[in-house]
Amino acid sequence: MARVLCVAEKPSIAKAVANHLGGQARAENVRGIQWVKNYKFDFRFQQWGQCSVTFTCVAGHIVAQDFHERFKKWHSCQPADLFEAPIQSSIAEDKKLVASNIEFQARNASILFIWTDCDREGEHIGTEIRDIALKVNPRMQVYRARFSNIERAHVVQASQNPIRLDEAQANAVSARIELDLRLGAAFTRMQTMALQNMIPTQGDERGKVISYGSCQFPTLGFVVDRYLRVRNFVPEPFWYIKVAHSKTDMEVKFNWRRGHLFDRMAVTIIFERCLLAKTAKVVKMAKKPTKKWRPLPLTTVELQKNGSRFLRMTSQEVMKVAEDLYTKGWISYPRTETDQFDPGMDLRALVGKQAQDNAWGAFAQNLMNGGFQQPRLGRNNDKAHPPIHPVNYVAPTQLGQSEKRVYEFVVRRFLACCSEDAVGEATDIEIGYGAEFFHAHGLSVIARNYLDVYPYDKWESSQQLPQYTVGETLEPTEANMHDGQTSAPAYLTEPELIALMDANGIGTDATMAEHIAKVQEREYVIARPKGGGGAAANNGNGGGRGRGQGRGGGRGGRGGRGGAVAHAHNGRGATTGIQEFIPTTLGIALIEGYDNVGMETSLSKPFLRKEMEVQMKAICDGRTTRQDVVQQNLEQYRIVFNRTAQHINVLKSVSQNPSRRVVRLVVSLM
DNA sequence: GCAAGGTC
Repeated sequence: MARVLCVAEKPSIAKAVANHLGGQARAENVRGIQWVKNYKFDFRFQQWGQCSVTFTCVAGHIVAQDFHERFKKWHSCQPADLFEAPIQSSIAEDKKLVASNIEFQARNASILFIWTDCDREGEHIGTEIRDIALKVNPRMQVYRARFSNIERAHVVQASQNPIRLDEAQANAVSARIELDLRLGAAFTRMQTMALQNMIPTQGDERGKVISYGSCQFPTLGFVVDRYLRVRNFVPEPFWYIKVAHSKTDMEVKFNWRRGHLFDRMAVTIIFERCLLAKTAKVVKMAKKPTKKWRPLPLTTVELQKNGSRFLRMTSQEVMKVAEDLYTKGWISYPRTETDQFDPGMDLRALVGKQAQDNAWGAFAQNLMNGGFQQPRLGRNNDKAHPPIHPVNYVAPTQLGQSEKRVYEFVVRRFLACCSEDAVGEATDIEIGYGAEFFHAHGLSVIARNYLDVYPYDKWESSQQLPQYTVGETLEPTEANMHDGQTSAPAYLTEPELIALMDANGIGTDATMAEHIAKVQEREYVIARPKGGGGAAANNGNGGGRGRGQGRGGGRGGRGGRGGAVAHAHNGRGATTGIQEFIPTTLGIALIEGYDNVGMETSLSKPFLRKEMEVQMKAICDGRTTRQDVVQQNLEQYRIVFNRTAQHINVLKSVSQNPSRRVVRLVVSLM
């Protein structure tokens, strides 16, 4: 009987697939690692006949890349040498036992069947597993499974149709790994060594690392960009006309179709013409059914954005909690880009499990009694994981404070997905007054439907509007000219930052929160409760503070969330709530510095990361090779590197005004 | 003392 060794990317997949294929597979412990089990069972594969199977797993990447020993120490070489210093692979320090488990199992098996996620990183992890296995058993045949979820039928189908590892995808990842390592290390050492002795430190602490990374820099760039737009904002005055009319004890406020104009004289003239007309005429009176769509199935990015918005947690905290809930078996895998449920999934069964809850149980029961709707299909499918959804019921009282909020959100979102859109009736009235048009809009909510279980969406009936008929003439009870001025944008909030990163391909669903935390740890950015004035960004290094900082308190009342200041605290005492990000002097200096290097694509801009994404796709499609991409990028970055390094040396001698030293130094001459 | 990506 042939022996088959199956290896998944993570414990949950190994467990699920092993149980589908092997019934209740026997789980053997692995010495030293609690979370890895070797599942043993017999299984009949179409292609290999009856086999004895061992199903185990890794936990993400197991091989780490680093520079050769001689280049590891910061002062062992010039930072520029890292562009071509030899790189060596080794088993990551914390994965030694995982690797030796695979080696041990591989010795006795003739077939290696890889079950890593079907995405690029999964393909690379597959090659890592293969290399380890072949080293101890070179005669093994290597296959991989193609699967996109862990439903039984799908998994069985995948087990009977093994394919080969896709070297091109693995090579694309390998290019990314090499570039991120070389560029990250080279720029980080160069920047740090050139700049850190200019930044005052407290006591005898060693200066902080001033890191560069292909994700952290664009992340910082977004924060700085918004900050500069706030700082450079100049309000512009505008004028507009408001009209009101009372009918049957209801006052209707009409808004000008033109919104507002920036020319006072023009508005005055237009307004006078309206007054001359004396009466207005109803030109449109329409009532039509309208809907508010239920939300799409939940992705990681959506979870993080909503976490900041409604759960008063940072994206990092949300992810941490979601992972705990996943490990405990309450929710599905929390890292997914998929916003469509596989049609084969038994969603009703999952809804049914929620019927016992005190708060949303009745709603779930209602869905079971006929209200159930198949969720909308979003446009994304990572072919590896379903949308985030509850897999089991747990009473909220069994959970910690944060866990409770995240679980509740996941459940309510899921139930909302499975129910009906909210239904309402919209009323639109338009009047002609002089040569101008004014309109009023009303909404009356007829059936709340999903809104009953999803309080995070707001959709309220507006004030009742009276009945008009087209052609009816009326005399406005009020017609006035008003003025106002444009207001500055607000500083970037976390949900906005996540949305920007997502749209520009900066980081992945699993890492975006880390990048946001990283730029704060590096003291490039500080976070503070939105709307809270006072605490201006301090660069934490004793340097000066940027102009225009600390004016956040003056702009209250904008948008609907102005009052959402932090009020909750988590267990560790950190303030939570909607936060806004402000760059420190150092953060601004770095971005402006690189913007001034004069390259068409600054390191701070997201285009480079996007470009790398495009090139990785090209490797996957066979249009280019790993070598070409790496070489071409290194050449391109080397130019930026040399230029930056030269200018940093020049500017060391130009320090003048100590209070604004850091900014001047980096900005003016880089 | 460096990166970003997986995952525990």
